Amino acid sequence: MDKPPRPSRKEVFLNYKIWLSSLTGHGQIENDTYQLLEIIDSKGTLRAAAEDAGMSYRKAWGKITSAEDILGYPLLEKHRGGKNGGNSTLTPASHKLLEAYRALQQRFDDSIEEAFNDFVKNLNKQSE
Amino acid sequence: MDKPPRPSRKEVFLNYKIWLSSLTGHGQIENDTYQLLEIIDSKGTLRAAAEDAGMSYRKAWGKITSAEDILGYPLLEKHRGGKNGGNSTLTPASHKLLEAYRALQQRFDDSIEEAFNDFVKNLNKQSE
DNA sequence: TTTCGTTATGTTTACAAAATCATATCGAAT
DNA sequence: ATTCGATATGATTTTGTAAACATAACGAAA
Repeated sequence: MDKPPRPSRKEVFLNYKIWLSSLTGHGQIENDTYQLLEIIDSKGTLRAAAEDAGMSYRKAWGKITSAEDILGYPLLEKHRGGKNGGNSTLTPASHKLLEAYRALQQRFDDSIEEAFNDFVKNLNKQSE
Repeated sequence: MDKPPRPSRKEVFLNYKIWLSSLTGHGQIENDTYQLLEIIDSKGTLRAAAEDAGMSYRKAWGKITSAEDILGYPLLEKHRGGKNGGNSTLTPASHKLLEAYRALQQRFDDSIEEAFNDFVKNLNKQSE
């Protein structure tokens, strides 16, 4: 026998976002900033990292300085001038931030998955 | 003896947000929508609920229809006309959604609090 | 059959956020 | 001293989102 027609349900997705902010709420440090830091770490310059990440230098620079403002300490040792124009390297605090963030993100991913499974189970319960 | 001066660290806050979306990504169902549903449930009309929630009727209506679009089924039984102008009541599916969401939120809050603490602990580790 | 308060929705305006543009500064190497 | 490529930053333009405005439709009750 055929199942009776049900209200057409669409597939839904559970999303999340985490970010750091200061008390003032001006600006936030989120995923793209951490990514940027990682690329700077491998490329050696903010400019190259910006291009690599598909954003303008202006934007990338803004993200870094904004993050530094929020935290109250520098994330990059910036050098300018010289034959190669300059370069940027991550500070120790920056490396530590990155590491801590990645661990946090992993845990979020895990608990989101669990929680969402239960959520869907709840929704479908006693519907059939 | 005085503590040596340290790089001035500001207090930072970790924020997060969860929401439901469809495959298309158009629109999202987040906390304020669930709140709205709860108020409708107690007030009886979308209009009264909107005012109570401090948003325009237009906005509240948009949130509800957007949520319905994402889910693919109605959240409200809307009646218009009549002496009292009309009213709205939650569908059974709507009640179930609310319940499931609240459970999700609770779970999430719990498991995330730990993660936050560990994050801060990581950041401060080996700094002194 | 008029009324009244609600649901329903297109249109326009205002504002905020983001992208783009323009330009200055720096300093090791040549 | 000049050059060159990166850092540094103000100013302008564009765009996208949210709020505000306006107006129609509905139907039970009087």
